[in-house]
Amino acid sequence: MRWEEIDTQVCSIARALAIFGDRWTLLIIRDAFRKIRRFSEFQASLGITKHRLSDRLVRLVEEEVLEKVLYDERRSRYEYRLTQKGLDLYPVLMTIVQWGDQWACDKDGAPINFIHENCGQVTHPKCVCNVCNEEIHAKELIPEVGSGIEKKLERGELKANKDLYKNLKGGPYN
Amino acid sequence: MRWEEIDTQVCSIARALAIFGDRWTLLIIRDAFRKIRRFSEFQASLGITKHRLSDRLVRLVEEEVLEKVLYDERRSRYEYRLTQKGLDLYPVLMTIVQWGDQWACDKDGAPINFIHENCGQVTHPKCVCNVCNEEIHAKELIPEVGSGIEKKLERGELKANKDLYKNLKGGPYN
DNA sequence: TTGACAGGTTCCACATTGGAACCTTAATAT
DNA sequence: ATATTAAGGTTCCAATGTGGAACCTGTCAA
Repeated sequence: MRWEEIDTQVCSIARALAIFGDRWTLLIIRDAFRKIRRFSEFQASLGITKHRLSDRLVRLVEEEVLEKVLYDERRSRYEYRLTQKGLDLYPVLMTIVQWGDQWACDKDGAPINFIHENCGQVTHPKCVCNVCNEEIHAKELIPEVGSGIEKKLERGELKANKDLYKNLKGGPYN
Repeated sequence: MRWEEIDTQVCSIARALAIFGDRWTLLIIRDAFRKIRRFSEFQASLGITKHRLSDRLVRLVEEEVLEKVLYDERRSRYEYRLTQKGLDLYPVLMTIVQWGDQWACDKDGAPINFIHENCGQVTHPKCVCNVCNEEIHAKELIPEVGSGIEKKLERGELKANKDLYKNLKGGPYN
């Protein structure tokens, strides 16, 4: 399978990675959260070539993760800003930061600390269940077929991997 | 800058992505969480070529995200299993699932639902502050220079982007 | 002895990337 | 009026990465 086809998988991870799962894209989004907005700022911050950057920005605008906002009418200059879809990637970036701080750090410690505006403390975000508010660790979630797979099974799609999808319960994903 | 050099950035996101930020790696890790463990199982599940898969598995073992475990002594066959470092990627995958369910889904809905063992309910994990337990949204975290940057500044490293690093407060990352 | 199976490696054509040079438009400096 | 600079690109080429197919190796089972 070629990379362009991975978003045909009935899997939210595969579909998400089809949008931001390549070499530079998530770093561009990181910079967007740092208030970097202009072509030349992205280029200076990332050290990416103009050509690559141009590509990636066009794709992120197409995917509606970024939007172009006019900031100089006479010269028709645009900034790139996060849309709601882009802003919603914040938890993804913050969980990556947490992991990187713990596992991909030199002995000097975390490069950056984050103060939570709400409580004023240095925070280490964690992942909790929205029902019982307990922290979620690996292997504590049991996957079951959701409507996204069920409806396709009913309509007779997904023949190829039918077993794989039906067999989810108590199996894969945990 | 070439991709191999990105982990020289003093940034946990860049360093983390240097490990799992390429095309197939995070999907391999996804499958490892689904209890996929053997070379041929990964290959069947992903549709990746053997050569690529071999590459990636070697690198993930080098990075200690996966470890090889002997399961057939006579034929010296090994399985690939998540280490603690790998298991700790669970929140990263789950936040990606959440985002994908919301923004990269067709009209059939989420492919998979997750039941939280602890409470028995379908869960939508969220990212909360470990101090005040409030949910964290974009722009609610204020970055400040951490020891990982501070110590390098004291030792006179980081000359190139000194301003960028010093200027964090109230600026970048939110 | 033949074949199958797991887990690879080798080879090649093709796609993606990084780096440098060039282009376009408007603004500014001389 | 002319030259220079800046932003935001595009074009080209060499080097690197990738997908597909074929091949290899060491069991095992019939």
